[in-house]
Amino acid sequence: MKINFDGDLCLISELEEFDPRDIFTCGQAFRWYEEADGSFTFIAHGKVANAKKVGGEIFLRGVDKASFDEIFYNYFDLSRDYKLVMEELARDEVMKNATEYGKGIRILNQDKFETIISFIISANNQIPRIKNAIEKISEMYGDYLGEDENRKYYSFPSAEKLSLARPEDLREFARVGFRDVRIVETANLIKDGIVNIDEIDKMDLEDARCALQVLPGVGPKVADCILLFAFDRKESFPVDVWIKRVMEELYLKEVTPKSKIALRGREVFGKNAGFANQYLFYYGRENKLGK
DNA sequence: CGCCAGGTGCCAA
DNA sequence: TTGGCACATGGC
Repeated sequence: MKINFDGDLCLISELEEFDPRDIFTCGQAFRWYEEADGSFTFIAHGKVANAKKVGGEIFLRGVDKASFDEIFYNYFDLSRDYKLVMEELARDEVMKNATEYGKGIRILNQDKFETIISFIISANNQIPRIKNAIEKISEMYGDYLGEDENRKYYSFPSAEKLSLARPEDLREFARVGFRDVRIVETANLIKDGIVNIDEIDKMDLEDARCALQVLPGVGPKVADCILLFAFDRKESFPVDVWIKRVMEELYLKEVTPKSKIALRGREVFGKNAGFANQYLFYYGRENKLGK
């Protein structure tokens, strides 16, 4: 991997395992827009940037050396060797196909509070609608970050800000439905330190899952997503309808309850369970496996 | 119209 | 512990 800077343009080359399309459309993040030129504009940790891969080169606009060092190096998980992860996973035919299909995926290290709220909204919902709800919440309660010819950009609000939101407003304008009260109550519990994010960082996986499930709207699946996408717990294995379908069809060969699938996932893939999960989710959903 | 979508909360066996 | 049902919302 080679990295060069030219003002607010960051150019990364010799890194095969990085494709903005795979990274953003694989389901882990919601705050991104695919542009007409095939690039992806995204908002992360209070910054707006744009990623595009041309030939073998990755162009990151809006990323200067300071913000790269402070935010984006970690956000894109650039310290990790994804070639090695894929090699370790591709021991069987299924994972060989799944990693080949999603070879440009990296698991992002996202904002913790934003990820908690995002996945509370994801419950029994659809991805485009989840994106819209999060965008609207940012517009209503976040800070203005700037604009371009396409749209205006806002940061995701802090727990303090969101704790002051009215559930009726979340329902009426952000269309979050029955998740309205869960969102505000969760914001309050975090704001008041009843659920302490810094403490969760220090816990082992099982304790962390339990601690997160204190939050209303956070069950086993949402807790695992939060841990995987924002707490750097790459060994967690969220089980949603898609992973359930894929695991049943490709590995288990029989209908299996979700709780058992989560255990099997971590058993089979070990420390790489989270990566396996994301490759399988992307592969299964894009190819409509089991549907 | 009824069914379903990256589930969770609640209540009964 | 496990199994059922309701829960907003909107597209098909």
